[in-house]
Amino acid sequence: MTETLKQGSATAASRIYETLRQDLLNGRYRAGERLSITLLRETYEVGLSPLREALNRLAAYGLLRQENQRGFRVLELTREELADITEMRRQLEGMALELAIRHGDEEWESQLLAANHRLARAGEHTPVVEWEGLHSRFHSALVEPCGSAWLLRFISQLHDQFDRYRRVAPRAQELRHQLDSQHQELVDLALARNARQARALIEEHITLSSEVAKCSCR
Amino acid sequence: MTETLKQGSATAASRIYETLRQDLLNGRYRAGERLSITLLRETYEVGLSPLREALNRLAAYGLLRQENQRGFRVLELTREELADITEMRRQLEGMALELAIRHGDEEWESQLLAANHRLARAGEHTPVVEWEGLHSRFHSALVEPCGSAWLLRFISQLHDQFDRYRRVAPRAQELRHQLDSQHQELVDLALARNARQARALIEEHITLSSEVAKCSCR
DNA sequence: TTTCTGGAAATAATCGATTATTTGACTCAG
DNA sequence: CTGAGTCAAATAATCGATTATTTCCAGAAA
Repeated sequence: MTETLKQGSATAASRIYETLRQDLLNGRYRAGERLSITLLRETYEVGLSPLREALNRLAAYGLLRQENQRGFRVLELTREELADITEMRRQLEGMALELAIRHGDEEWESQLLAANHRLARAGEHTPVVEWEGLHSRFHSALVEPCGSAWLLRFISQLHDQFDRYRRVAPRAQELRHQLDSQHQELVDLALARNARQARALIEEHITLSSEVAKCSCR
Repeated sequence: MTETLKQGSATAASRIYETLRQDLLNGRYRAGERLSITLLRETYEVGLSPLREALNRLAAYGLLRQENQRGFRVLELTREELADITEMRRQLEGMALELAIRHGDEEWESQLLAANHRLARAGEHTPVVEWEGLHSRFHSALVEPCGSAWLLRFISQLHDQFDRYRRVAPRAQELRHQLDSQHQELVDLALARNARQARALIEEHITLSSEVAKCSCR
């Protein structure tokens, strides 16, 4: 009776999908590496069918490349693709932020302040994985009320792509601090409903993050 | 020996994925309908594993909705989502067309002229499925050299979404003709490298298509 | 009548075994 | 040596059967 506390009850395929996604974002597997299905089976102690279903989803999502009869590979990390992802993030998140500032209500303002506070409180001794979660949620909260489900979907997808680069890059303290202070400025501009400047700042923020991430390319 | 004439040799999962994708775009299944796996198996005469893999891909791509333990459903057709898709197409294809006009070379001009010619030649008695192919290829050709793989990916995805609405809508001859003539104008503006006007026209073109598609919503 | 409850039928998810394809080492002719 | 051809091992893809979950309906209780 206490078994299905988890809402909905996730399938094995969904669980392994989420685990694999996180592991891919965290750079557990080398760029370009071929993922051996047999090996993955043993590593995650999961059956063949749910594993293959998860891999198929990840490939459709763009975190893996599927070659017929030759299994699945981790995507490469290239300067060209990082530039593409960065520019797309600039455009789409800039657009979304402007819309969010136009449509966001008081509830949004509260959520945004809360997300920023939690992120700012997380200091040196916070586990990286936890910080990453707070960071993701902050950026989600920022654009959340833009009014377009597809825009949010694309932004999340690009965030995942971007994180593959960012998370394996060495942590540059100097830039790290600058990026952190930009989070605060973004909140201020958002609450002031200054769409123009907010858009300019988030574009700068993304470009700066991209500089940090660049060294992870081959 | 003459077996594998097909390039690369597609897997069963890839084949059924493509077939199902087309059938979904063509409205073979009702909006919101629950897809019975057992029934699909019989319909397409395919094994369970490749079928499930294809369904997982389609769900990740956004053409199906997956509910844990409750299988797969066709997405609904709603005015709100059509509006969202339309606005996203306007923004992204507008952006891509400007970039394509800036970067496209002579080869692009040729391809574009060819695609437009083939589309224009297709008349009343051309099979619908063939016309749809030419139409897709025309719009692809238009934005192809924009320089961003992710932008092209999102545009294709939105095209598929949009087609679910457009293809099940009744064929309005009046608007149909107007849309056709816009294809020619788009080519003219592209070849003249008139980015501003071309962008304006493609946005108008998308809005007009959306008007045609609106009556397919519940 | 309406609302539970139990359980059978339907169906989604998973497993174990089998088949098909690729990979890589080895052979041998040139 | 070199390169084409061959075969065995590795592994990806698929199948058939089993397990787990949901759905639906009959019957009991309120």
